[in-house]
Amino acid sequence: MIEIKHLKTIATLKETGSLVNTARELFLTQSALSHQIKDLENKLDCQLFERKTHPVRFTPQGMLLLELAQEVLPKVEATKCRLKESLNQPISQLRLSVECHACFHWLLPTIKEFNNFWPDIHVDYERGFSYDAIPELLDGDLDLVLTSDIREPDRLEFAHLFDFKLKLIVAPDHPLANKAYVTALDLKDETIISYPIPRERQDIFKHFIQNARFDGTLKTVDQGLLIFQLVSAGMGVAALPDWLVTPYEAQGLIKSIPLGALGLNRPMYLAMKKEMKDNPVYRHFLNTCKQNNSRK
Amino acid sequence: MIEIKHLKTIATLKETGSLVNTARELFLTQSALSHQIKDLENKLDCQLFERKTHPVRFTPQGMLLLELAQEVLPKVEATKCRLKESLNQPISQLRLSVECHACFHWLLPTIKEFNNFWPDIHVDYERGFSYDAIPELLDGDLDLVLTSDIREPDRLEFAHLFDFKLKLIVAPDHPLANKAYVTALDLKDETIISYPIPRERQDIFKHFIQNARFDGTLKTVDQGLLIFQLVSAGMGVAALPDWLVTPYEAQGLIKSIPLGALGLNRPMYLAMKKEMKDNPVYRHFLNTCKQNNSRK
DNA sequence: CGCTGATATGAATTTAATTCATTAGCAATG
DNA sequence: CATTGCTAATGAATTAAATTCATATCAGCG
Repeated sequence: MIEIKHLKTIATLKETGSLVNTARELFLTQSALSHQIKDLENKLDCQLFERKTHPVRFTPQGMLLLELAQEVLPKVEATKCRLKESLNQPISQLRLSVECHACFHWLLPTIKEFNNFWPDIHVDYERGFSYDAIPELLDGDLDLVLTSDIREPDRLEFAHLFDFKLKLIVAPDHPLANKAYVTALDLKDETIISYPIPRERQDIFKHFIQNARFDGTLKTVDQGLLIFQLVSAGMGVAALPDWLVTPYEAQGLIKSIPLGALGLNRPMYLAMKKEMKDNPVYRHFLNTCKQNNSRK
Repeated sequence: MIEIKHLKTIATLKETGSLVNTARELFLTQSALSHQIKDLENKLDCQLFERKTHPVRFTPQGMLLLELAQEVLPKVEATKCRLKESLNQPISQLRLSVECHACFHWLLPTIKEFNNFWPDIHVDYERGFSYDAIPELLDGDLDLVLTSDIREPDRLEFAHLFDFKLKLIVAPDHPLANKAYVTALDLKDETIISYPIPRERQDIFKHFIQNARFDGTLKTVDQGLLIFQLVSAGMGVAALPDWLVTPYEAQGLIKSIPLGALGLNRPMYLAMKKEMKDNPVYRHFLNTCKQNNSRK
């Protein structure tokens, strides 16, 4: 119905101020343009501009369309430009580090898909466990880091992938299992099971328990599955992203509870050096991540 | 070349995962779609997705297009929706107040243009001289306020119209006339001519002289033309927006100098109640302002 | 009033999009 | 490993749409 062609016409009309000039700009006859606009006006069932003035005067409706054109056309041009760049692009290598262990759940299929086009990506998930990857990114020893925390925003670009909720999981017969949500106080004496990450870098401590008192114990395991098994057996509680929790909860193995009345929402970013943000290979990886997580 | 039709195809393809399903969604035959995509791929000279998988797998190029589609299509739909609303709209009245006197220069033609479609706008420029219009906006005694300062952002929408530079104007033979820029100190003993607005609400004091010492005098006049005549005659200096200054400077009547090394940049906003920001009449007024100032 | 520059219109023509009918490819199935 | 079912590709025919050509209309201006 509305097509980009029409947006170009409107935008050019604004620039040139008349149909004849617009026709020349667009390499059309004046007649063709006249027909095109009449058709569009008929389809939209409104007049877009008054012809008998210099420059033509846009109606409110014409101005809405003009506004759309001015928003959309630059984006279209940018995409065309990227399309050109994305061809004849030397195959590159991507060194990726992951701060959130639970991310492997969606990351591995994503990488597999990405690898169909760029086979040389290398995922450095060994080092991810207990170090801060951002300095390596700044030093050029890494290309990409998956993280929830923005640091060094001057030199790094943090592309937003999606938001998730961190949920507390407990055994179905756990005393907390039927609460609408938990408070920091509720966790005071619990055993919290987690991946082997220092406490100060765990979201549940950093963003939920914070300075509240915690007298319980911390137990670390390096297998994600094991966390569910331990929690299900009542050996402790854990905080995990919602996307990991859902399938296990559906099976009735565990129960998930929001952290706080509003839930604990966290973002997920793909961090890279600022100068890389327009690189086609990086963009493709970013898009693959986004598309694979669009339903989260 | 790229058309919205194509973006719809790509977006639907992402949703449905196959050509046949996409064809059904778009009320086309499978054949038509196949042809359409082949043509597009030929024109763009690249493959957009691999067909032999479920769901179809997008190439980097396909994903760029998908990204574009996801940005653009919602905007197009929003505009279609606004177009419908903007028809069968009861004619309304707009009460407008102006905090910046120099704005009348472009505002009056803008209103004239706007009036072609909504004749009942009433411009309250009498009251604009020395009072703060925002409380009246909040109370519902006004509909729109032109201002450079954001206040009450929770209840009000500040639509950005354009940015301008505030320039100091002096007589061509004034001691400051040949400086690359002026400092607050340069103005210490000058006579500053302005519209009759309290000092604390004038941009040059609020954003430039600030707490610096000022021992000069303030002279107010209520006619814009008079300011130029007084400055040109060497009776004082004034700070005015660049768009007002340019024609007079071209005639050689005055000289304009940036305020500070970087110039003093100020935004111009159209303030309205949050709930009015999608109203077609308001949008049309906003667009008329923007379009009339796009070259500033 | 008659010229000029701009837009509108209708019929003819060209170009593009769509369909129809058919073929080919792939994967699941027994 | 032939059979079935589903999906995509292709070429020719058809339909629809965009564009042009030739001409008409209209507004502004001296």
